[in-house]
Amino acid sequence: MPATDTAWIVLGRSGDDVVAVDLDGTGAEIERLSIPRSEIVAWIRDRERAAPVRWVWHDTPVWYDAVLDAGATVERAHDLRLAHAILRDAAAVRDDAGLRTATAWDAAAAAAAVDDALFDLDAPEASVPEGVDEALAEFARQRAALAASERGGALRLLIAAESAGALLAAELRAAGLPWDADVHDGILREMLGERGGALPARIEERAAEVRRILGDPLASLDSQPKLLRALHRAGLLVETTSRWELRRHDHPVVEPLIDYKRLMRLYSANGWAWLAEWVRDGRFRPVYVPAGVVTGRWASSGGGALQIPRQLRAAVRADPSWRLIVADVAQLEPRILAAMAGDLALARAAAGRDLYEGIVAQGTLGSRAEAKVALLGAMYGATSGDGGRLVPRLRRAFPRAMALVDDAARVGEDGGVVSTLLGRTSPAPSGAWSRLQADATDVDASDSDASRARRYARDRGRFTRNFVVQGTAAEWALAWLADLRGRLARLPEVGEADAAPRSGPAFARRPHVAFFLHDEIIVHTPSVHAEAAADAVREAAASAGRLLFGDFPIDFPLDLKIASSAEKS
DNA sequence: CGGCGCGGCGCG
DNA sequence: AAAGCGCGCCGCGCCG
Repeated sequence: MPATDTAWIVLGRSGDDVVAVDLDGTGAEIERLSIPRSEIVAWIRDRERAAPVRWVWHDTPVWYDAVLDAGATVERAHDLRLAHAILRDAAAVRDDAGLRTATAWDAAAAAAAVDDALFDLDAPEASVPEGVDEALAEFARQRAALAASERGGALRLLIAAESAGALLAAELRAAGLPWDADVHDGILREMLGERGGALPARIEERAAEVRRILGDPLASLDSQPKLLRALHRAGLLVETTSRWELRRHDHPVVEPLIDYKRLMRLYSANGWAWLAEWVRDGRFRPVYVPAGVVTGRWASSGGGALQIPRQLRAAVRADPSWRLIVADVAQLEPRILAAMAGDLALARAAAGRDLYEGIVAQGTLGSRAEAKVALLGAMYGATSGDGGRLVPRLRRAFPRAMALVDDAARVGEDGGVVSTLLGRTSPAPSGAWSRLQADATDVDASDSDASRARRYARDRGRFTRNFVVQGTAAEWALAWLADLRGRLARLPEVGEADAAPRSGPAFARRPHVAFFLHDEIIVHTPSVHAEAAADAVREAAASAGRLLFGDFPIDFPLDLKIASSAEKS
């Protein structure tokens, strides 16, 4: 009978078996069990069912995918690899515990290595250690580092949220995003025309039109250098072939060429080949990579999960007798900035639904469009254009918020590191960057050395300026997801008649998150629970705001709809 | 032939 | 051709 005071169970391999070590809240070992690998999934399921604990493992998908396949879920985890990456870089961690010298834990995602190893035998990627003794040692180092840190509380929160995100990323893949291949096919046919020749009919037509106008029946439209030369021969003296530059010219080839590029992009990135490769049994199952971005945002690998064009949103369709909750946060990053900086004036502008209109209402800027480019310019470090021109107005109106991003930029330019609200820290500058800066101060440095160094310094300043905001926004989003996961899991299951079996056994009968993209989520839910699920989405957003910012007066209003399709209205 | 950098463009 | 952050994927064209 397991001890009731188990706080964590550390899992790891030992020979052919798995060893599970119960630890109490102080980290002391309570008991140790050896379990054959063939029984580990059932064992995890039974332990979780008896009393949820926090599962400590080297890499979430390696352990959790099999649990999900078996129809079970777990509530909480501690992902050693993700936690290591946070603590290794954290400015608030002193390395008394030897965390930074445990370099085996710096390896790339083990799950990716598992996938690749099947096909790529000569290049097995390094993976983090799987053994139980290594897991116990790393977990001890991490707890010691947290205990010694003055920001241990915030970092614990961040690691818990990051680990919950890792659970969710695995769950998103297991559940899949409901995707109607017929709707997708219909959109492709309508936009691209019938498939027949080498390219769909509409693309062929547009290409022919471009070549006719250029007077060049063999012009290559897909090779940038060749297209550029063809445009020059036809008298269109552009420097690039980008849509942005083309649009500024008044030439008959511009409209059909831009249209050709638009259609070709849809065809090559999300056409029938994508559909055949990525949509199976009515589900799109992308690979999410939690913390794949240095700021803590998620990345994706394969399927372009984070780049699905809005044109295809209509293909995201709920199963029969199910609904989608589609929700995104209005102006997440400026709200995050206001709250982090404790800027009451910006918070006041954010009090309505539309922060940009709030800035206009305060008289700071003249139009919503101006307010938007100015604020984006402040967060991205614009120096010219409308953004750069308008940022000084914001500095006068919102000095605290602007000081926060300006300070972050200055620290970055000087080669320092910056941290998010919960303590995720930006990477240190590369050796090459530091050498460049050092060389530029030499007495014999040339003007061009100096100006190049300044340019690189500014580049890094824009990165750290944005890091604090983007990274803290990612923390808010993780908190939102983690809280929502818990709330949805407590909603009742539906009967067999209303199940959505393609979602996989763990999710076929209850509301679950089906998509996540920085500040937006889609929940797939039985219709009978749609209102309750929508409430959970809203309550989780409010809860995330309180968790990060306490009672600071900022809210995170959602654009939320309950519908059969994810199409933007 | 595969690997890689680049231009271009989709997303936030 | 972005100005102004963070990504992934495509096709091309060069390289070894």
